[in-house]
Amino acid sequence: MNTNSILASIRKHIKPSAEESEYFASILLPLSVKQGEFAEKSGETTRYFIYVNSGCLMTYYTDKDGDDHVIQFSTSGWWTGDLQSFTEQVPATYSTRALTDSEVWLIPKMGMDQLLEKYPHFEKFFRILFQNSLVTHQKRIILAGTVTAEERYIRFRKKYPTLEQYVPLKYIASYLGITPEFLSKIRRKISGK
Amino acid sequence: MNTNSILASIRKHIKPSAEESEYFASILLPLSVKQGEFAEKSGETTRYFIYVNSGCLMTYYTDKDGDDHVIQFSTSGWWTGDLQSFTEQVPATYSTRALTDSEVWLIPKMGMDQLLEKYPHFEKFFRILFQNSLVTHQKRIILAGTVTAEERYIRFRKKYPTLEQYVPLKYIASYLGITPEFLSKIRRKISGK
DNA sequence: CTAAGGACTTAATCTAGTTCAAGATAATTC
DNA sequence: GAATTATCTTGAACTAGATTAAGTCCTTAG
Repeated sequence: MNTNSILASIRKHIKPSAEESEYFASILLPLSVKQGEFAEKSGETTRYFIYVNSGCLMTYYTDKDGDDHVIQFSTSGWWTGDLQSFTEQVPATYSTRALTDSEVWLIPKMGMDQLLEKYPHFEKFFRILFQNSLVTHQKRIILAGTVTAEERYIRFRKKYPTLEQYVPLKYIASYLGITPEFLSKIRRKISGK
Repeated sequence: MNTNSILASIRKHIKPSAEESEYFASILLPLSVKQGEFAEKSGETTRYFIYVNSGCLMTYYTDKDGDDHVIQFSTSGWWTGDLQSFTEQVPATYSTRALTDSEVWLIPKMGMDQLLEKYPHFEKFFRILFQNSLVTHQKRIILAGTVTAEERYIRFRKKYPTLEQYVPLKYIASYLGITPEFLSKIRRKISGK
């Protein structure tokens, strides 16, 4: 695994110097996560912020009844992890698990702090990253309250056309905020059209 | 209206120099918004990022049937506005309107760009602002899918105890993702307990 | 090859929350 | 201060989606 992808992702928003890029690369830890394995577990304090180099992971919340609620699927080029746990160093409420064999870069909490202190240029990158993510999250809140589950599923498929091929439907149902049974109904209805 | 509140809000996360503070204050525009008036309208391109100095505003989305969906209530100390419209300079999808007579500070888009270029120190402030907001939004998505409307209302009242006194219930219902009629039922049920 | 578990579907029943329609209360306006 | 308009409540009928339970189809392991 090389740093091409993650550095390219950064260069979309800022132009780091050679020195900055080199330092940034030096704090990264590579990790291979096999299908079904955890990149991070709820209850444990998150030590890393995660960049997905290849593969696919999901971040989810497990409620008191043991039911999982998917917050995000992260494919190549996405960042993920439990942001609150990472920044405040409190036990994580979310878990992140690989849906396919995946390769990720880890940014350790301490490395991140030192990076931002030494090269504040990266503040801009993360400002833009979080800002864009915030816009996406606002849209999702609106969507959940304005359109039906069927419509949400149709839009999901349009937005992530390949995901359905390797993500179990029950997790897609969870992401959409419905039960697998109801997703099944929707799929039958749509295919019969 | 003076800049004490907004500067204090910034000092919670960064320590700007006297020069930086002064420059920051110089780009701010004060605005008084009377109850019912708009700070910004959907369809128009947002020119300002908004800091609430006093009063209360709500940011909402109006769907194709003309129904409003409240995204956020913003009281003193909060930032608001249509972030996507502001950063990409595209027509806003959200509107922001005053629920009580309010005083806000406006940061013009151009002033913000120049501020961040001239004093990148502020990147850190907005990075933290967006990062925290992101955590809040993630929690809201989870909450919408895991607990009942009644539970959401109870938590809302606990989190914003004063809001109910001056925000019409129909907007609180919208924020909670339910109809005013159903909120009415919930309230009767709770008060009867 | 067979057993066992996970993923997906189907169908019946149920419920949280919506819709519609009518009244009751308050707030504004003239 | 009566009239108008908006907000809130109530109740009956309805529906999107949940729950429960059974059955099918795959994998994977022994």
